[in-house]
Amino acid sequence: MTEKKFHEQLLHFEQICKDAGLKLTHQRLLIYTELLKAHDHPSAETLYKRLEKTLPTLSLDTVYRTLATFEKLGLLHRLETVTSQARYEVFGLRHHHFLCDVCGQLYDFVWPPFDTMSLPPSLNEIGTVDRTSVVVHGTCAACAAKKGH
Amino acid sequence: MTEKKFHEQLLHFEQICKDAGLKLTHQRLLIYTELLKAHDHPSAETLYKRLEKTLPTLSLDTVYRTLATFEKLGLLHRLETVTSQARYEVFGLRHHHFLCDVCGQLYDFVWPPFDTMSLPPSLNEIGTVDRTSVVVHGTCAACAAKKGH
DNA sequence: GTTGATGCAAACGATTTGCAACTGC
DNA sequence: GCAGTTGCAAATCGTTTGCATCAAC
Repeated sequence: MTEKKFHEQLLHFEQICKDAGLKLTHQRLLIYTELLKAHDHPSAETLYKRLEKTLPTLSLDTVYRTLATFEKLGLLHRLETVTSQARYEVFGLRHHHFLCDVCGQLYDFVWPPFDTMSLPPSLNEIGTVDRTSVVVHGTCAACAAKKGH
Repeated sequence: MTEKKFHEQLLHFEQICKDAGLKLTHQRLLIYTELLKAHDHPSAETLYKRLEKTLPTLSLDTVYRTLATFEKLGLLHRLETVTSQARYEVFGLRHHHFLCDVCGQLYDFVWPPFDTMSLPPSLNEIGTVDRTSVVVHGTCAACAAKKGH
């Protein structure tokens, strides 16, 4: 992400908070900027460990609480995984996820043909759709290489 | 499922266990047959509550352990959800899931056009694919109706 | 100054584990 | 009889909550 784009996102964030009547705390800003920089779908705990270095008084519960707040604001997603820890990512380019069943690593991939597909009409009877996500399960190249040895 | 199909599945199950060197215990049989009958993606706890009536000495840990065993054998899937409890389903017709963000209810739907689609070539660099699943998020008709009041 | 946000510790719920008793083969 | 399986209880892990203090507005 360019420096300019980054700054734009931050301004957008501040506006969202103001509109929602939320205080712009040091912690929230820190967590949001870290998420903008992170490209590895960190878990709450991972985020906490990273930010601890910058702000030693930060607590893990605040990270959890802040992530929940951000999710309500529609700033990020909690990703569905089968592993125990939930992972988070801010909205960005439309993409999907490859989840390695061996190491749990999440990879992004784009799939424009899917994105332009229309959902089956049978869904109309079930309910209204907010978003769709594709999760591909398999073994990542790194784990396959390890197994090969 | 027809009575005949049901019986076939059971025989298949017994064969799988035998091949894997697993004992055919009362509990395993009970859990497997319940899963065959269940069409609502029960969680381990839900399953336990249902089976408790038939087999009062059954313990919840056995359900967890058995489900884990079955998953390793490739008899069932643990579904990815954002809710805390994992849900299980035995393999059957190829289908996808609609997850209501309000009540957490899971609905199945089929989407043949998706099933015949080829995955993006970029996935080849990431790893080898075992299976793909589509999760559609939204609000189910029942919850939408409730909100309307 | 007020109100909402944080940090701490304690609670919680889902899942896993160690171990002794038991049961299918 | 033996190895694998169960049931029980206790432990673990991720996440949430109550409450007093603190910081943003």
